[in-house]
Order: sequence, then structure tokens, then C-alpha cells
Amino acid sequence: MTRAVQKRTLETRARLIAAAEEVIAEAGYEAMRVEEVVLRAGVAKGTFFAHFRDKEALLELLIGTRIDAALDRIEALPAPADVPAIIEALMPLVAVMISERYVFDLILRHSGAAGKAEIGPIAQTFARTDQVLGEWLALGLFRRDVTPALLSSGVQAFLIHVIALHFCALHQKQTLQEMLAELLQAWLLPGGTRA
Amino acid sequence: MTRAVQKRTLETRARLIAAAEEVIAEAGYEAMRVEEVVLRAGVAKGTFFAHFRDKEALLELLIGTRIDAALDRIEALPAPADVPAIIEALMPLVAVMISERYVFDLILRHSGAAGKAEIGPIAQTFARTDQVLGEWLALGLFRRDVTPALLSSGVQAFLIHVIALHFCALHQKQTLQEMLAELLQAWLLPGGTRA
DNA sequence: ATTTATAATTGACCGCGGTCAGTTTCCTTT
DNA sequence: AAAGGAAACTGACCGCGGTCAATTATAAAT
Repeated sequence: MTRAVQKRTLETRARLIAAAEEVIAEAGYEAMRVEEVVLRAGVAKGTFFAHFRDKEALLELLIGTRIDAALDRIEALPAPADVPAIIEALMPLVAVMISERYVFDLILRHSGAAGKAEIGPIAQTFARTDQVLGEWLALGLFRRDVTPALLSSGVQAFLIHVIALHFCALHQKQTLQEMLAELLQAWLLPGGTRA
Repeated sequence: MTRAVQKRTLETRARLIAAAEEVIAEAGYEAMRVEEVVLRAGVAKGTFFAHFRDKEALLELLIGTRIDAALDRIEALPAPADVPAIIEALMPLVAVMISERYVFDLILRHSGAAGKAEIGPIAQTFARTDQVLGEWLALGLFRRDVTPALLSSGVQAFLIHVIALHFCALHQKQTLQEMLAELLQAWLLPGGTRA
């Protein structure tokens, strides 16, 4: 018989999250130290790991929340009808992903479900992004010789690709948006056909 | 006036690399411990870091070497003329990248040049892959409405994408090759045109 | 051969993520 | 109100990557 979760637990968890967000606001995700977080939250180190599997589990939660907020804004928009509009619409998501190199790497590492049962917060945002893109691309404004699901999978691949290039010291003659525009134009409207 | 590098240095470096390869052969890249390597090499811990900036710098070197060997095999092949042949040709590269989840993550993290001056071994293999792909795609057997450089950039993006999906607990109804075939077919021969 | 400058090596030490046996707090049962 | 048991919390401890002042080996200069 499982006991109900205590109010104290929720408070401690909230204090840990608040402390972490405070540290991150001051110094960024990469600079976050578990010891600093527990100090500010006023709990012992072990308590942190009673609430989160490891340091990355908390970061995943926080970053997942930020990505979800970006997707909320994106979903509130009308479906984009051309490539520039798609890129424009995706900018809130891009902003989160390029905010820190460390964040991008962490997102990549957690983009896939590690286990069938346990789909992490970031993996969930990837599924959600795929769904949003799929809806846009199913409207029939882009190429129709392949499924919208395949198209959206490809858009995600290109999105990751250009962000990776964005962090590369070479490849900086073009902006992220320019590179993405070229790729998506060729992917979604091959041969320059349709409108 | 710079002194010549001593023979002793090269020997120590070689012993460190050999020890690391030994450990990796036994237990994999992720299990490699600097302390185990220096123990087997018969040197102090500090010596390791006199030869390699950090643990990842050595791993980058070793993995970069493996990727280069794969690219050697790939370059020895005749240029593939269709999508299945491209996928078949890329398999040595894929094999390295999917050998360990940890290896894939490390490769992604080092795929871009960190600084203009210092292009790491793995970033170099990405440039080389791009070049090999570019040559294949410039032969005119695939779509010609966009540059071969753009095509090869896209192929790399899809390659990374399907490997990421390969490590995902979901998306396992299709094999890596099947997913890659769908994407590349749509990317390189949109509308099913040409041969 | 001796001195001298530099390169190479050493290992005690630190920072930080993560563990776990022991303690405290909370809630239920009687 | 007391007892019993489970959940929450604690902090000393460990593993491992990485640092650096001190030491030793090497080769050039005299």
C-alpha cells in the first residue's frame, strides 16, 4: 500500500528547482553545481539525489520546460505557408537550443527515449515538435510525393544540423537562418515547384 | 629557440595510446579511466595531461583514427550510383558511429571546429566526409537543381538523424538503413525522377 | 666534464557528482 | 496518546577528472 506523497516533499522539490533556476539565471546551465543548489535550498546533498536521479535529470526538466514554453508560442501561431515563415515560426525553439553550447549538447543527448517506459522531458518535446511540424506539412502547401511524417522528420534533422553548424567555428559565412532556408527550400519545395 | 621533441616523449605518448586502446578493447570507450591508462602505461597521472589536454582529447584522437580508417575504405570504393549504393558505401562509417552510444555523443560534441585555429580530429573527419559525399553527388546522377555541396550537407544531417533515432527506444519499427533510404530517396531524387 | 636552460615527469591535492547507512519526521493504527 | 512503520533527509565518504609546485631527465653551451 503506497503512502501519499507528503507536502514537505513537494516543498523541498520546489525549493531545489527554484534554487537551481536562480543559479542558472546568474551563471548559466553549464555553471550549475549541485552543491551550490543544495546550499541555497537549505538541504543536504543527498536530498538532491532523492528528488532527481542525477544532475542531468534536473537540467532535463528545466530545459524541457523552456522548450515546452517555446512550443506553446509556436503552436499559438497560424500554420506557416512558406519556408521563410516556417523558419520564423521556429525561432523560439531555436533560441532555446542555441542559448548555450552545453544546453544544445545536453538536448541532443536526451533527444531520444532511453527506455520504452521512461520517455524524458526533452524526448517528449521532440515528439511534440514532430507533431507540430507534421500538422503544418500536412496542409498540402509543400511537396506531396512523400508523407508529411517523413518531411517533418527531415526538417528536424536539418534544424539540428544548422544549429550544430552554428556552433562550429567554420561555416560562419552564412547565418543559421540562411543555411536553414537553403536546406528547407530544397527539402520542402524541390525544383522550386508549387507555391 | 624551440628544442626538438625528445624521443622519450614519443615513447611515453605511444605507451599511453597503446594502454588506452587496450582498455577500450577490453571494456569499451565509456569505461576508459585515465587512472587505469596511466597505470598500464607505467606513468604518473599528471603525465597523461601533459600529453593530452583532457581525457576527451585522447578519445577524440582514437575515434578520429577509426573514422579515418572507415573513410579510407569508403574512398577506395567506386562512386555509388543510387541511394541503396550510397547507404551500402557509408556502412563502415555508420558502424563506427553506432558502436557505442557514448561514442556517438562524443562525436557529435566534437563534430564542429571549436576554434578557427584548432580543428580537432573528429571535426576533420566531418570535413572529409563532406568532401567524399560532395564528389559522389557532383557526378550528376542525382538531383541537379541544387549544389552538390548542399546535397552532401543534407546527407550528413540525415545520417546523424537516423543514427540518433537508432539509439532511441521508440522508432524501432524500421531499421536504420530503411529510414535512411526513405530520407535519401526523397532528398536526392525528389519526385522519383531521373536515374 | 661541468654548467645551464628547458623539457618531461611526478604525485599530493582539489572540485564535484554521486552513494548509502544511519537519523529524523511524518502519518497511520490501535 | 503511544507505538510502529514508512518516507524523507543527512553528511561523511568515494571515484575520477584535472591541476600544479616541485623534481628529474635531457641536451646544448662552455
